[in-house]
Amino acid sequence: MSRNPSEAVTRAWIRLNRARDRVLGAIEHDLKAGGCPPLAWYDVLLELARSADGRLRPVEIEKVTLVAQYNLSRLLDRLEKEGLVARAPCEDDARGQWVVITEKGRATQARTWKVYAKAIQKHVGEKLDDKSAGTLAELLGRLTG
Amino acid sequence: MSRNPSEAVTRAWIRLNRARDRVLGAIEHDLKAGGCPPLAWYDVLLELARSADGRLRPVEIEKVTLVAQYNLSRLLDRLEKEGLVARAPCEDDARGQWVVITEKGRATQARTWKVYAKAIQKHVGEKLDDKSAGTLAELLGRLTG
DNA sequence: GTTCAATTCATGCAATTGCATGTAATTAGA
DNA sequence: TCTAATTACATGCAATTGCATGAATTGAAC
Repeated sequence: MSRNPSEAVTRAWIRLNRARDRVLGAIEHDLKAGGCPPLAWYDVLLELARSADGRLRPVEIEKVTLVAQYNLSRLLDRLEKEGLVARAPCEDDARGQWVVITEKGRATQARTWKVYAKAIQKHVGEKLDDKSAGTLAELLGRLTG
Repeated sequence: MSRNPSEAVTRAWIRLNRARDRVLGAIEHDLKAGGCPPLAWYDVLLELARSADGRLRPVEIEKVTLVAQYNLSRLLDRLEKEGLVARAPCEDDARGQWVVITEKGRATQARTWKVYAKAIQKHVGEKLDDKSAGTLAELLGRLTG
């Protein structure tokens, strides 16, 4: 028989939702205003850009981005359609495939980061000093661990 | 010319997203397993249940829940269809309407809370003591303020 | 008291998501 | 090694969301 959550725990959860919704909304707004693709696109491009050979298996992208398999499949369709990634056959495993970032994809990632970075600073950095941000990150880390 | 965000700030933002996604996913999963409606339904029912006369204007619900107007309009359609709320004309303002919670709506809210509370405790409370939860809530509060 | 802007809510349509399922290939087990 | 379970990815379909816009009031300026 599990206990009910304390008032403090409940409030933390409520605020986690609120904060995320508000900040994400503001950041997505800034991205759109800057002519950038949505964050979900950026997340995939970033993972690809910093991978060893600029390529990853969909199943690897899934794990880091937390996008559901069926959503990722179609997200990759869109990225491919825009020429930001290409799909290539996977030698090791014929079930799988490589998702390769293109030059255009790298350029988009880099350009988006400029806008994204400013937005993060504006909506998070200006409201928390580094020490507080560190504490926040540590506490949030305990939730995912 | 705005600065770039610090490493600490960026990490806090990344973890805010991750933590929220993971915890929300886990909680929604538990709600579904318990035969409860999704959180968006619960949020509306809760606001109605604790309002003065068990009724609110859609525009008021919008402000507290952060649901977009066009989404709320259709969310209310679904709640109404399930008999959890009813719509009534608004005397003061002929443009508006009252959204009134029904008995079934109150019962659903109460039943959902039992499952929801356990899920919050499991996915948040068991990972943070009250002091940490308080700190977390305070830090998150700075982001929305 | 007219007129024009702002507010409240609804809705058509396209895009995205969730769910269930399908296909193909790999791995594990008897 | 043959079979069954698992893994990787795609897709049809229904539900939800985002966006643009519409319709009806209300409020404000003059």
